[in-house]
Amino acid sequence: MPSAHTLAETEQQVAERLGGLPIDFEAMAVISNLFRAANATRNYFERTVLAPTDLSWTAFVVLWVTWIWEPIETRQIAEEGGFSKATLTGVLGTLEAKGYVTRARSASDGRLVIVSMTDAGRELMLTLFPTFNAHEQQATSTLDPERRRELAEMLRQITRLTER
Amino acid sequence: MPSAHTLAETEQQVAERLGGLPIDFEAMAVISNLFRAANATRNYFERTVLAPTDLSWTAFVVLWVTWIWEPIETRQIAEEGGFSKATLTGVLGTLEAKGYVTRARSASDGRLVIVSMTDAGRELMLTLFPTFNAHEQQATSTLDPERRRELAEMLRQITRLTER
DNA sequence: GAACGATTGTTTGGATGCTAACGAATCTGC
DNA sequence: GCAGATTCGTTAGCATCCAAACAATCGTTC
Repeated sequence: MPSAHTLAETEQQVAERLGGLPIDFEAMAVISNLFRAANATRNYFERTVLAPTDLSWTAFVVLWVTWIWEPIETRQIAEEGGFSKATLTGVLGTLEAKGYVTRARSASDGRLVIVSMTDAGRELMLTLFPTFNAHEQQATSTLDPERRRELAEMLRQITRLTER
Repeated sequence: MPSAHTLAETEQQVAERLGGLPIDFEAMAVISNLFRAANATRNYFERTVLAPTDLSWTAFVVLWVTWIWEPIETRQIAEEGGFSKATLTGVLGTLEAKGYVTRARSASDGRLVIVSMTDAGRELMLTLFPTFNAHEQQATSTLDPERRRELAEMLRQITRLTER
């Protein structure tokens, strides 16, 4: 996560500290910039798109997944969104209290909880998502469509290699 | 952050929900995969490299930045690592208690705190970082060095566009 | 059809990280 | 010189998220 120093300076320092041990600097740069980009992007969306709303980042992701796939089981939301079941329980509670989603027990399997959007929730996403996408476009505006596809594919490969 | 469904399925659903509004799907795929890759990678490092140690993710980053640039001012650590000053105060406290770093007031400016590594801290990083880098290599192993450079550069561009 | 294991959502307790307010030290303009 | 503004690290309060334990439900096996 270097920021104040240049890449070359950091590499120089690392090499010095390790006294000649071989280091893969390209791999180091990828991982370090991966986290920097993800953090910067999340902060960017939080202050541009989410700040005017009453949604946290996680709440927005839950809402987005639900909006696309409703009616949807909670376990699927957790998997698609990439957070734990425990986290989801809390977020769904606040989203339900705010009137954006509803919970209902499955008729065929009493363990499952099915989540659906309310009209208010759909209305919110209908205005929120185009804004969100416009900022996604802004965040990747230095890359042409072909480069964007390449970038998405390379990120997908990293996910595949690191997911358990 | 889709995962259980294919990209095409997700795009199909989004288009349906929006009823014809134009969406930049390439940008959407980039951002969504950016977060998925970052989360998967962080989890990967936490369970492979960090689990055997007594370090949290943030603690490791702080230790890494300090190791490279010591003696270093706390405000620089916060900036390089990308977290708040308040977070750093707590992490530095635990790292100091564990004997990996030391804090000292600056002689020339009484407001500043200077952080240095202890021998134990240096010893730890000398064994930990090569392991860390080996896993960085593993996480990017499907990309040749030239593609890794391209990937790092594209991520850097996103960071530049989204940082305030 | 009864008992056992597996699966699901929730609760609990703890860890983490941030914003805002604060005290101490330094800098600036006069 | 010195009063006010600025900068620094710390503290306090709050929100978020997770792993582990738990209760309810389902599937299976005998």
